[in-house]
Amino acid sequence: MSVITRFPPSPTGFMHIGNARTALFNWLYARHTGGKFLVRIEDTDRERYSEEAVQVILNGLKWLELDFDNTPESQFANKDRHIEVAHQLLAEGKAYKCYCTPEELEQMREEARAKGKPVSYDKRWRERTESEAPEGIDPVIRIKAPLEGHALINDSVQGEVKIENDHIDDFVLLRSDGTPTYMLAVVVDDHDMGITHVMRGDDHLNNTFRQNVIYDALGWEQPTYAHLPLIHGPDGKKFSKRHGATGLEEFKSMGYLPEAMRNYLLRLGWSHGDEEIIPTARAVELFDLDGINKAASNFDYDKLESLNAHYIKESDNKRLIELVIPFLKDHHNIELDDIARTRLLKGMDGLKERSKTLVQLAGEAKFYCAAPNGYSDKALKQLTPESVEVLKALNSALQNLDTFTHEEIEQICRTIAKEKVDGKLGKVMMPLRAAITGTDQSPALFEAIEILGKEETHVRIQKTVDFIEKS
RNA sequence: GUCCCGUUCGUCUAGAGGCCUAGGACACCGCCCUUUCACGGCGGCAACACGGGUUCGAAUCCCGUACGGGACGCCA
Repeated sequence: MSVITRFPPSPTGFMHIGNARTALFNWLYARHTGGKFLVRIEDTDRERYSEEAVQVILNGLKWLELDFDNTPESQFANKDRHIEVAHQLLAEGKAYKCYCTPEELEQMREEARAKGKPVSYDKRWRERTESEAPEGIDPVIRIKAPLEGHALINDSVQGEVKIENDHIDDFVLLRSDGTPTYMLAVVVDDHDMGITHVMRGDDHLNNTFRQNVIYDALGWEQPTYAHLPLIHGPDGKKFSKRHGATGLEEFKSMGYLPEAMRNYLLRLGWSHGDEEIIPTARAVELFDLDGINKAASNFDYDKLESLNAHYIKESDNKRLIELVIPFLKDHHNIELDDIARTRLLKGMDGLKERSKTLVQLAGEAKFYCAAPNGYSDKALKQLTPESVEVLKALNSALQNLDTFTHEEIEQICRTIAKEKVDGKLGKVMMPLRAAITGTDQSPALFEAIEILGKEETHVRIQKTVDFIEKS
């Protein structure tokens, strides 16, 4: 039987990083086995539903480059089918009507808590008859969970998990307004879609016992389960806003590459020996359920960054330019023109060695796009009165070059260092760097200056000389 | 409170009873390279939660304790 996995997000308006990993694992397993990966939008909560929220999820998958094999299904659209199944169970005596009010249930829970008993519905309407029904209350339909014995799940990740049946409550199938609950909908949809493997966060492990009650009542075969450990924040607590980014969209805007994200997320909870760099093709080849860890893991931005640096280095220069454009605009208000694009293409080899994120890359790249509009504090320290002499000498020597190559530029710098500052090359390079980039850091300067060209170099040095002499 | 799950360097992890003096990666520290910052190269620091068993032998199997996480909705 061919594998069919699924990703069932609820449209909450953003895609949590843990959700992204769940999607990745489901996708990988489907691709590894040559099966299918389906998407189903869990949109039964109509109050929260919005078309944009659905789009956020789909955009997230698109950015991560996880393609799916169906047109995303709407759970809400299957409502009638869910209701039909609930009524079938009712007719077969496997479910019943419960006339408890929300207040009554709340009270029940409080009392149970106070007595130290399990906090769950006490099944008080399970054996009562229709004739006892109070006036004016619309009942919910609850399933009859088994009263005795125990239930087992053979989870592909968690192993064998056992629970006493009397800990499974008679949970609600249909609400009093007649709409299906998640618990019912998910089982019916998974069955109807032919899902063979349910891979999800292990916060659902308890729900699995309840869902299996439905499978059993219907005589349906249970899927294979794989409950993935959760991702925690760097401090081991629930991963939330205060840890920084939690939504996929935010990671994108922090300048992470989708392939780095995939590699990182994969290794968070899954491993294959000592392999760390696992590009997606390799992941598809290797991914299996056995390699999934049981323990929750803590998110580590440093490791993500190091992976990101790796994938930036591996990236094609033209692609990087396209990727960095929005960051140049957003962070530096730079629109890339043709001249800058050409320089960037030439300089990208030197640039991409140095950046861990696209945000950093934009910061490193901007001097190719526009003259610095000021000097950093550390650059300022280089712009001493005596450096004016160096810069002036450089400017005229550079102007006299016929061919403007980095070898010749280097020659000039070394000569001037000998003549003016005791052969200390740094004393030439640092002011020059400040003039060219406005900072005290840059890629290899001779190459950078060659790329910038004679004209632009002249303008920047002159501007800096004027600046020092004025101040 | 009840039930379920988990626990190897700071972090992600390797580890399937002897290959373990516990391996790799990130981070950190040091050295080298060097026109700066990075990159790169080399080296270093650093962990089997605790207590009992089982066994000739336990990071690995069993039990308990501690700690962490999850679930207990007419949310999904």
